[in-house]
Amino acid sequence: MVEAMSNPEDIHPRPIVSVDLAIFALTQDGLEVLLTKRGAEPFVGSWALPGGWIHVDEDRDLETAAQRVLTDKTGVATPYFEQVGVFGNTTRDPRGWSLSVTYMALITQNAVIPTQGGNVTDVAWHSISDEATMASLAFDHTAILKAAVTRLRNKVEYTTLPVHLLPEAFTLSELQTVYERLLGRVLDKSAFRKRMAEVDFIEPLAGKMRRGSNRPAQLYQLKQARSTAFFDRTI
Amino acid sequence: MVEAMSNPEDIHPRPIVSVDLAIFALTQDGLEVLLTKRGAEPFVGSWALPGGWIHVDEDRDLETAAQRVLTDKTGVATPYFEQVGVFGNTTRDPRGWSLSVTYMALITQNAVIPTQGGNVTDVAWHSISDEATMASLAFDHTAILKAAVTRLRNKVEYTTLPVHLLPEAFTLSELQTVYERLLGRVLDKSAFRKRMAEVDFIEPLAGKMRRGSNRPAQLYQLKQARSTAFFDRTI
DNA sequence: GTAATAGTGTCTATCAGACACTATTCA
DNA sequence: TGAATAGTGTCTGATAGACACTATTAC
Repeated sequence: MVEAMSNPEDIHPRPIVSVDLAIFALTQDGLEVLLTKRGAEPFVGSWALPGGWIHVDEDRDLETAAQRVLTDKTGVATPYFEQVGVFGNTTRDPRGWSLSVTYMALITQNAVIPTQGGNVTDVAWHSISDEATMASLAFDHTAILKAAVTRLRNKVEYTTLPVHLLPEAFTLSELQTVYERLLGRVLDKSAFRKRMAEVDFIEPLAGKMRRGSNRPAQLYQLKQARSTAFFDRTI
Repeated sequence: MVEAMSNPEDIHPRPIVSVDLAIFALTQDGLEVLLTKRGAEPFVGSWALPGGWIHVDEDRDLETAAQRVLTDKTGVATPYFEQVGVFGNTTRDPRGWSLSVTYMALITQNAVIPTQGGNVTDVAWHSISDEATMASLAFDHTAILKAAVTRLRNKVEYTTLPVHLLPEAFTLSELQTVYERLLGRVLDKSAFRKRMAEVDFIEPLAGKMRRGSNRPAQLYQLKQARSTAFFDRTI
């Protein structure tokens, strides 16, 4: 059944393919996602995950396409990046059989300079607990975003992924706070530090300390950029 | 940047999209994958993951397309099914920018009736430890298959996924053997049964026993079809 | 000194892993 | 009876989680 013709597109019309991004950041108010307001049909005026077409002549691969969309929208170049999955059916886009390759990205919110452009009339952060907005996204982005949030929430339990929501240098207390915010429960300091030490993924920045009106705290950084370690137990 | 034109395909040529399958089964010789021998360019004569185009007019969604390919190739209708990911770049297919949506399926080998057809000259099971074949697959299927095997191997550690490699009715000893084969190490019977009891995913078939020249064993079945439970610790 | 947060030490109830034991069939 | 596999019980060393303690700064 594979490639029956030398010119397959004559026989099998190709689906529309877009790359969409769930860009997450953590603020005082909790987990937020970057959305764009659509300025063209379909779904004009609706909020949507930032996305774009694959530029066949320009993008080397899917990751490159996703990176391009991310940089266009946020000005950020190299955050944590992970494929969430593909969503495709005949009804999600009124223009025809379409397919969304979705990535999620984790960034430090203050590193972002949201930029408008193209057929987007607004770019803004939205709390993922903003039910009204989350339920009314364009296309099937409500379901896609839900899948991305679920993936993120699950990974918090057994990976070091949340570290990517912090800036390059951070303290262990700050890291613990990130986990607590995402999990919605407090963690024991001693146990948390033991768990982080087990998987050897961060290193102290010699001599660098976070100072305040109390004992200074050691600053840490990721050992290798973009690596994610797994705990052998849930946190 | 999204949907700049009402007729986007004029501006952005669409990539080729195929759905490919890594169909796994477990035999005496270990884990095997079903491959098809290509009967047309490109990669004529090479072994490849079974796959096909999306039939825009026929397939409701990606899952349907994958199911169609699976049924065409194996005659099997509803095994375990999971999306592995999308692989796309400009070089993997000499015909142009292409994209493979890959699923993995777990089945009982003796349930399969491999069927040829289309531009496929042979369909056969291959051991995933057959390095020579695994390294010489068509397109980037070597890398794709590797990703699927890694996913499967990882999931064995913390999920009930291996149950799908067994027929509908099975004993706990048979299930343990499946885990042992996939993990490549022996497991303690008592600990294994405790772990399986924790996550409540199988149920005894009242009165049904596997008989041999020894004490009969209770037969079990999955509680809900297609569900996968997660252990909170690795096995 | 106090307040505040960083960072470490200890103790205990729990439980995973190792292992042994009992159970039930066939021959 | 013995062989073979099913299925359960027990014991112990390791450790997760709870909690308390010490450390170091600003003021």
